[in-house]
Amino acid sequence: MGGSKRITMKDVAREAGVAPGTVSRVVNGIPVGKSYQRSVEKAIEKLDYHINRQAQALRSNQNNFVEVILPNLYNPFYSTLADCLGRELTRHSQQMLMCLTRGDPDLEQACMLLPQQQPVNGVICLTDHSDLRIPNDIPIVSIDRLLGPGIPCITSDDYSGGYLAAQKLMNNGCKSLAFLRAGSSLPNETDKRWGGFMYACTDAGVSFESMCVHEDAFSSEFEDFLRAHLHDGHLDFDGLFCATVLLAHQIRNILLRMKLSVPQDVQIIGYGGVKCFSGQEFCCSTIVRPVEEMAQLCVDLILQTSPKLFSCSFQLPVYYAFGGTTNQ
Amino acid sequence: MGGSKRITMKDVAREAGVAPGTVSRVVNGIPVGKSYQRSVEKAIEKLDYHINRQAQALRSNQNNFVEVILPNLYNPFYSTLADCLGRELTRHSQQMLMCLTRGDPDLEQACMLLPQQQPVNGVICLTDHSDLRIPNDIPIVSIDRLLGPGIPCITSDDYSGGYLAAQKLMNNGCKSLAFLRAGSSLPNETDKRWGGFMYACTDAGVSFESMCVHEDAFSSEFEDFLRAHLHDGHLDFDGLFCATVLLAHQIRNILLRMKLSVPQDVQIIGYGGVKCFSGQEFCCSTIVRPVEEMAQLCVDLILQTSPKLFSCSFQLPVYYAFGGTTNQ
DNA sequence: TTGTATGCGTTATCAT
DNA sequence: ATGATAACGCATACAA
Repeated sequence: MGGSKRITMKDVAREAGVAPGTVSRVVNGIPVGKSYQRSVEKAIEKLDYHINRQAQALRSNQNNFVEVILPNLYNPFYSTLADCLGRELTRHSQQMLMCLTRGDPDLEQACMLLPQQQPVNGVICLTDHSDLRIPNDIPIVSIDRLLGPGIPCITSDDYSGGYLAAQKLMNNGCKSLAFLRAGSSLPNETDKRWGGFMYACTDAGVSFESMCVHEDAFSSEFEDFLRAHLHDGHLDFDGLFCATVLLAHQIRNILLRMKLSVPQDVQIIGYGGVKCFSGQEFCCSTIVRPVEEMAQLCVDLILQTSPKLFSCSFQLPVYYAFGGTTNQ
Repeated sequence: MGGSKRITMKDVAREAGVAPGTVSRVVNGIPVGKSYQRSVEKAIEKLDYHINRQAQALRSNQNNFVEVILPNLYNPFYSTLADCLGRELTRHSQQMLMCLTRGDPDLEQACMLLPQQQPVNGVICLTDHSDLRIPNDIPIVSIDRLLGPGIPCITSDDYSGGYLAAQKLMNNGCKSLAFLRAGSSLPNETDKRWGGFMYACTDAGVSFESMCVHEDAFSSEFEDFLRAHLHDGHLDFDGLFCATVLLAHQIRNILLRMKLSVPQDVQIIGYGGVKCFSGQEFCCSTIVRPVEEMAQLCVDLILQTSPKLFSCSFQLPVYYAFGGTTNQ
């Protein structure tokens, strides 16, 4: 079944009574004699010919793939990012080669080295481990992680974001703050959020704590931490800044279980600004990262040939958005 | 910059003092003389040679791409699906060619016809429009949509899901139910959820209503509908079944704005079972679709050569899970 | 302007 | 078992 072999330019050429080269010209929009044009087009239609991009890519040494490396697609920040990248790549007639690493260093390395075998126009990546071998001679942009010198990193101004969060909480009347984060101990963007937060608190003379937990066994450790700070139904903190929206959401659930109400007893700000369920509303008050603009910049950098801007890194501005877990 | 041209088998062959064919054999694990083996391996290492999959695919007429067509990646059901598909494809050494259609019929058609130009091993798709031209001679599986005769459709047992939802609400004490949905009026899986729901209600003699709204201007219409059914702070319904978890989430917010408490005043069950924020917990009580198993089945069907099962469609079982918006 | 012929990097079919 | 060579489908330099 399905034995019909692929129609090639040769077939079209034979059908139209012209040379293969002429067919190629027609397909590629290169001017050709009026009558040739028509007979070739007719033959293409009759045979239902379609060009073979595999062969085209090999011969012309040009392809239309861009590799996107992400840890996963269930984290809403990653999936939002992937969605925006997909839209942007489509706008540029590029196919998105999606590689998920699950945070596995070996898989990350394999994905990063894929272009050595599979020609692509560039790599857009967000990896967890930073000691990766990087392929040469191919445009790479990294999101949120400093991969190495000469590799542009697109991120948001997370220091200001942390500062903004602390400021907002304090303006909302909070007197005792805490910063909560989960994740790798490798230096990354989250540190800056903490830095900006800490600076704002210190500057204003407001007391604060921080709590970091390893990826796994997530919420239980946070619950222990919070319960340890609960005295007579009253929490030591009245303002929490969570390193991600995901975490903010979990913390909120923990607080509800502890019979604390949000935002009356405790105000929460999450970081990231992704909307759960693609809804119109944010599901917690949040510092919003400009995901769309970040994706756009990534694609522009990868596809532009001019290496001018390619050596810089970029910090895009963030802003605060109300989402129900703060007074305003 | 970057002028170093690609290392090919020829280069390796020259370096090792053997014929290109021998290099190919070594690369492909075909037995070769001991000494040849070693010299070729040494040359490969020295030159840092990597095979060109583009050429390999052209020549051998085999590639390792699978196209995945989805409307977007911000809807958590789609992104969860994409995540599972990605994991499964990696397990089978396949690359995921991700195409997002935004529900645009033209883009959907273009994506569907991509394999005519870009050779792939198969297509896994979830499209919104059903009158699409389908490419021949290539494995296709559809998720949730009946694309046409002979094209296998992977879905979950949504009729039972609807039945289950109604039953659960009634068991929890609800006396007056409503089914809420948004989306296209094209016949699809959502109809079955409604069908099963209706059957269960009728069977038990419990009154019910249904409300369908077009994709856009979402929540406002639902809010109008619910407010029209609000009398003296009391809603006509005490149990709501929402066609998606996304919708359930929005409805919950509307109810909260109306000063109704969930699940005390109104119980809600959403459909789909995706977890917002990849958390361990469901964010509403829900009928869970076996996304992981669906993805696994899709990939297995696409990659298996035996056409035995390929003509069937599959309905995977669903189950209920508590998520806080019902009594239990 | 159009046809001819070569090569992209690989695999497979031949002889050797 | 290995080397030479053709072919996959296309693009292009060159000749006509």
